[in-house]
Amino acid sequence: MRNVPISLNRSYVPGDIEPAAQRFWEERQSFAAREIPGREKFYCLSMLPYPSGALHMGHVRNYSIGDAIARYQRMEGRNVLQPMGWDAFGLPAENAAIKHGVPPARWTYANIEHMRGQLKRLGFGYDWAREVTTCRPEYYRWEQWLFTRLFREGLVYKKNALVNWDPVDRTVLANEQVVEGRGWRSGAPVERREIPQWFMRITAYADELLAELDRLDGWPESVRTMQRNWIGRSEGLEIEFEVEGGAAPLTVFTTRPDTLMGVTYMAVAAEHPLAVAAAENDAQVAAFLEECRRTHVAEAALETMEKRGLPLGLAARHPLTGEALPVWVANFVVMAYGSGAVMGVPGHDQRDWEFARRHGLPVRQVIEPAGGGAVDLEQGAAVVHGRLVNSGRFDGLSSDEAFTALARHFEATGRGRRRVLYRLRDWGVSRQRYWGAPIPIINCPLCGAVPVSDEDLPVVLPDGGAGSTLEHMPEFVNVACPTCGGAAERETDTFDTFVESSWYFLRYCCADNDAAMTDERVDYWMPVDQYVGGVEHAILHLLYARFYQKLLRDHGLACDGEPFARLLTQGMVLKDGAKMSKSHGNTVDPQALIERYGADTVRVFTLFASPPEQSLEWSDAGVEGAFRFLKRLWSFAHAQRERVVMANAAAAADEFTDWRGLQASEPALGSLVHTVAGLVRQARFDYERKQFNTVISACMKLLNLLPEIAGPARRGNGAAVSARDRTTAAALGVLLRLLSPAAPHLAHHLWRELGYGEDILQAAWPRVEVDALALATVSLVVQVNGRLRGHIQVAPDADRGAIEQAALADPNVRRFVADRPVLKTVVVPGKLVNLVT
RNA sequence: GCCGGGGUGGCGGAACUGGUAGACGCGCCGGACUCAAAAUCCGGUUCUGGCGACAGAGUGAGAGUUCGAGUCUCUCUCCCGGCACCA
Repeated sequence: MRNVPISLNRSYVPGDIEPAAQRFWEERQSFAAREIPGREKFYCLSMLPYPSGALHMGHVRNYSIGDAIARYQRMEGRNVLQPMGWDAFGLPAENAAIKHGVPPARWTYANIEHMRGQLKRLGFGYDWAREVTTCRPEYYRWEQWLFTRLFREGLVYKKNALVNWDPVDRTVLANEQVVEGRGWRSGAPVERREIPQWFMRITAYADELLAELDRLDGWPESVRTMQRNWIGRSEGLEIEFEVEGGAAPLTVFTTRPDTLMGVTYMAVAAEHPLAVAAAENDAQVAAFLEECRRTHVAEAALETMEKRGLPLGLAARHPLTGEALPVWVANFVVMAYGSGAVMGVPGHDQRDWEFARRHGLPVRQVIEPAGGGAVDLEQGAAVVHGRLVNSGRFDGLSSDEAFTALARHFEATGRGRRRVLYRLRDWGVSRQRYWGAPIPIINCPLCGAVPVSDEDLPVVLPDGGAGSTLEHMPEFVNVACPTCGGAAERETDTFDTFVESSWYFLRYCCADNDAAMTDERVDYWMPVDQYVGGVEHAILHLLYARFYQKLLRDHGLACDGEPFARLLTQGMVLKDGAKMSKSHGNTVDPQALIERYGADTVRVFTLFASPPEQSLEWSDAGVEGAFRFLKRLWSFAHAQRERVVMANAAAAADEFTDWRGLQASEPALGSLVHTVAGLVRQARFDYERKQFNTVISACMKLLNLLPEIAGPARRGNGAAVSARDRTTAAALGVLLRLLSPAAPHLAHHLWRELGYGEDILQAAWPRVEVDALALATVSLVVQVNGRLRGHIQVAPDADRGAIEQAALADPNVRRFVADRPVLKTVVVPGKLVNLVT
């Protein structure tokens, strides 16, 4: 039964018991998940790591949380799937290749080997048979396959686009990868370049992605808000303004058509055709456009960028009054949003107001606040909804009424229409990098872009060394066109790595299927019941993954609905107040900790130090504390080993038995069991709400209680198993189970050694007998006028009068009541009584 | 500026639907064991007063609702995170 002989007072050596427990799980395939129809499933997913070389504490925290949830759910009887994989494409592999002269593939696979070993050493219960490695052709072939379908459907397209160019990483970045005007990895100021790019039409799903956020009540509000803001839906009107001199009408989008009568100028972006045309005859304008192009990125992040601009010498006609409005080019107008032109309403838009003041344009009030009240347009714009004034026939309408009236007016005249605009842009997925999944397109001079046919998939990434680029591999590039057979060239861009991580959770359900992207097993496992990962993915990854779920659904490859039912975003790991990172030089190596204290201690500490969503302040002393706790449990278990083994042999004593008898014969022990029952309840409640710090706390309290339950050492080997022996065994059995999701190795070892059973993984969550919560007497707090003045013991069913009498019998209570009459008595059953005088 | 979250001992953090504020751990103080130290064990530890039972104050600030507020309402303040010329 045991691999290692155990002496009674052997000390706690995690380095012995942890690998033994891991071998046990591996031999039994304890975490292999099977689809069992009819049985309630639980899909517990942690964000897959990038194989950077070694685990860091952030990984350890993430996966300790995930594993605690998975193991708890298993105890609750659910059929648990907890997989793991590798987000294996990406820039660092190429950088490492250049730095160390190792091919990206070899570097990546070596890292995976090492990190997989680390995960196993931490004892996480993953189904390794489902492991997914995104840089393998077996994996990325399916995203290539899907891409060719999306291409035919028009859901992906290529266009010349101004892109964010990272001059250090020499690649295009998605908007999401630009942080404050700098590349998210390199930190270099981003430049703008025009390059042909592949895009995925995520905007086609914008409405659905937005609407479903409202129903994602298992997600943190903050993440939902971030996604809402990112999608940025605006309802408004598109209105055409005639331009004098025969140019095409100037179209603007506004969410405030009710302020239309307050328009005093028009403004267009520097890239707008009107501005570009004007620049041809106006050197000053040309210089301004050039300046905008140069400064756009560098200064965009500046909080107080001046509202600058120049008149273009053009006039637009107000669509209602025919008034001539000067057209300006302005640096605050963004070409990429709406039509790149805005109507200037300085009376009711702060930005327009600043521009108007600077350039001496008129400011006009056309809205008055609903409740009346003065408006001082000298101080700034009145950004309010209210009632229209100075607006001719619209005077007196509310802002909402005016919106509707103007929408009807323009729709009738054909000079405008209702429109919904999104901040969200289509997703640029092209990357000019070697270490990524090739985009499965062949560019033919005659046929244009042609998708690679199914039988030629996958387009395998050719072997490459340091500094490889696909462009410079003729054997990869030169290919016959699938349509005409003529000479053609492969696309040499690779996918953004966010493409791989957008559907890996579906692939885990059916990782062994080499005939299809997914199969019916996704219907069994999806959606993910609990997703755990860093909040830094609140927008990027989590939005793309939701998008992919819908894409796959529309191809019959996934079920309807959201991919992640519940989301837990774990907080950062800090040390000395700063995020633990290489750049701060404040990292703690998990490997060293595991070697010194064992996996259980590291796991218990990370769960105990703070609630999962909050940041975790690293503390070496705290780790020591966790280790001490496990050592104390170890030595208690061994001190009591003999009687516990006997009790367990006599009866399956993993539950409290004969509770009523115990309460009658040994009331003190009965009361302790009552406390244990309370801790079980608390721990369950806290596991459910994922507050693991208090779960660990409950386990510590239980351990502190155990010596009292066990009482003095058992005497005489021949003595029969006593009620106290049974109770000790039961209480320890409860503790082992409560703790097992956090410290699975120690729990596993003691469970077997003390004769509870073969495998604690088969044990169910401890049941709390309702009876065990009933006590002979209950303790009540006595307050006088809401202030604590004493404690009383009463029968659980004592009535108001008896309670009041008992309260007044307390000398301290009487002292504060003095001779005043009790006007009111508030009784909270089982808790307190408050005497109001 | 807008949106989201938060402010509780020396520290990390508890307090489930309003009901004993500070659980549990760390640290610190005292004691036991030891020639001594480490480890371990026992006791104490919000502040103020008191030998003590106990009393007073106390959850960022101020008001309010309530028999009773860390928890609910309003005003303010500070911190963290996200977004930001988005029309």
